[in-house]
Amino acid sequence: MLAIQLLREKKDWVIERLSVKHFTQTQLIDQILELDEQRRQWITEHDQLQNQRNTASREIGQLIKAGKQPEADAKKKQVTEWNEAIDKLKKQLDEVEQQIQQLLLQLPNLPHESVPTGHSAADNVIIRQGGQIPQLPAQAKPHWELAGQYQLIDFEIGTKLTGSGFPVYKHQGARLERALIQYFLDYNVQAGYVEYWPPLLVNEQTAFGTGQLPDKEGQMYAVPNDGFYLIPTAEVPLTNIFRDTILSADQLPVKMTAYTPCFRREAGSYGKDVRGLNRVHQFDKVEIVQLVHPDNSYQALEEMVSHVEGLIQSLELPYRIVKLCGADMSFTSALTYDFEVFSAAQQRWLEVSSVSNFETFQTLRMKIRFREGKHTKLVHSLNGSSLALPRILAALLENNQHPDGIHLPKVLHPYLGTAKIS
RNA sequence: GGAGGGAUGCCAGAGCGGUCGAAUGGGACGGUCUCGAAAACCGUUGUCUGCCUUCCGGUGGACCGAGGGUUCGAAUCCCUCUCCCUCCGCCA
Repeated sequence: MLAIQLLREKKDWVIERLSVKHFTQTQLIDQILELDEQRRQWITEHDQLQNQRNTASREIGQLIKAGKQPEADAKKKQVTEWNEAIDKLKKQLDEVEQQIQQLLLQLPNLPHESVPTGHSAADNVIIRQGGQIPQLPAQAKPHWELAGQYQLIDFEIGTKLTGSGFPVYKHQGARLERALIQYFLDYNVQAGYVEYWPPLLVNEQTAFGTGQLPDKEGQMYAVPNDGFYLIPTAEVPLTNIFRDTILSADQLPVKMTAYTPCFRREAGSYGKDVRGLNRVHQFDKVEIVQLVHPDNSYQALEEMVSHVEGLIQSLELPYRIVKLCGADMSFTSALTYDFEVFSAAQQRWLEVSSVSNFETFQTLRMKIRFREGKHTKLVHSLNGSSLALPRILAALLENNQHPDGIHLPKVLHPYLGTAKIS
């Protein structure tokens, strides 16, 4: 959510920034400012009446003590009249505040100055590329075939148990999944992230805090009986840990990591996008989240990018880092880098991580602040995947297939107790 | 699931319906003292928000788990909800 103060003070600049995200409903801003004007006027009137009432009530107490009942009764009558006006103003205020809030929620986060406008994902900027794309023989198999051949994943049983997009990992497949989780977490903890294991169900307020609600309910699985949502990413519970918190400056940066399953409805997806592990409804992911001083957030973003890059490099996968253009960025992000690995049998790049700076867009909603001198300020929130497992697994299987089995990257050997799957 | 008890500031813990944003203690911070430190003493110690002000600040309003109600006036009385604790039952 954008701060209304920003709209008041830098309206033109805000509109210019929003245009990078192709957001053109700038009349919303005028509406907000108009309502805000009205709101502040009502607050002034309301508070003044309340001041009068507080004073009069005190005097009534004095009068009664002094035995001047008639005077007290007269004043009571007066206050009762004020009360009616106060109630009316309060109702109007509540309404206008709700309207403002509802409109504010429709404004996306402002993109960073460096974000190119672009028109589609094709205009994203490749920052750099690394690793070696393997030359596979013509008969190379996509990961879903390899998963079947080595009995690593059973997609059909998952469909039977739940529905499509809920793969069942087994044998070396289940072990590899566990090994990757363990390795990713160890890697993050070593870099100073504090490990968490949060709830997988969250309440409405938590889903609101990180921006899943309103509007994106359709992407989450819901448990309506209890008012809960299954988390689409560990970002949701992790960031909300500090909701309604004022941190001291020396607590920053807060660095958190967690493994969780992630649940996404992915309504509207189809075709080769959803084949095998390319897009599933339940998947495993290790996430990193940082809460930082606003002056340091872009430095933190770069640090997170190289952190994730190091992880992918250690897996010996060909990758590229992409800076998203305004047209492809999420509603909540100010700057996002996507990581893609090359899946050699499918011959396509798969997104395995998305690292973003949200600046104060989330923390304003969550009221995550820190103390600076006499004042409190909002911290900046950032997060990234390190990493999403299914596509990593897909690329590992496809890129490392050999006649004698799947050769695993060295870093995983100790976690699996073997160098290859056969 | 059943029966009780509770929710107050960074923490602990008071609070007859009328200057209570809130006693007291602890902690933290600043100062005095000291070569320095401890102790002692003094002081400071919330958030949100309207208006005024260039800043410092000034001046109103709101907030004692959340939401309603009673009243001229609610931290204090009533109702609903949420959460926590104790006991019983059930249970991975």
